[in-house]
Order: sequence, then structure tokens, then C-alpha cells
Amino acid sequence: MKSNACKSFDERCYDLLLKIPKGKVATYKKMAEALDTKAYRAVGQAMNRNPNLVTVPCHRVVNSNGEVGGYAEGSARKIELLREEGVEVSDNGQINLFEFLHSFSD
DNA sequence: GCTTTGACACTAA
DNA sequence: CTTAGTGCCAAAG
Repeated sequence: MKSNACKSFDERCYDLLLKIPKGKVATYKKMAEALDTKAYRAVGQAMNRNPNLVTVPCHRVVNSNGEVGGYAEGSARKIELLREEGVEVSDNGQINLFEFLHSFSD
């Protein structure tokens, strides 16, 4: 069992983020739905605060349309990290969700 | 305790 | 394609 309760919305986002395997990505919408909410923006908010840029793989979160979206250190930086993970990112900053979108069915 | 902000999502024109 | 508008939610001011 895990004490999932008593946690702030942000912490839940980070925890969910850690569930994303390497070489995969998740969308803000999927995250919100996994958290049983519709706060797509609130999820991004937690990332933007960037409390643990090293511990929390915020760069594995992208827009629902497959776009990398934004990043605290710049979208370009995000793309670099994703490519490092093994995710194929187009020059336009597009990600193949059909191949790299992770599903929270754990 | 209300107002503003925001790394989003969706629809319409 | 871009611009505009609406909805959604939580954190910060």
C-alpha cells in the first residue's frame, strides 16, 4: 500500500510523472485524468514551479496534440532531453504519441 | 478570501 | 494556418 492521500496536487503530479518509463511521454490531459481531475493547467503549473528538475522528469510531459509544449528551460531543451531518452522528436517539436505515449494503467 | 496567472484542451470562425 | 473565446483547476499574490 502506498499513502497516496495527504499529498498536494503537485506531489501527485510528480509521483505520476515518476511512473513514466524512460523513452516514453505523457500528456497533460492524460495526467489530469489519471489524477481523476481536469486540471490540465494545474498539472503544468506544478511542472512550471519545477521543484525537482533533476528528480522529477518534467520533460516527459507533452501536449495532447503531440507537441512538446513548453519547458522551464525552454522547449528546445525539453526536446533535447526527450531525444536523449530515446523519444523521436520532429524538428517542429512534434512527438509520435502513437509510439511514445505512455498509458497510466498500472 | 477573492483575483490573477498559467509548461493546457477544445471549439468556432 | 491563426486568432479568439470558453472551460477547467490549483497555486501564488
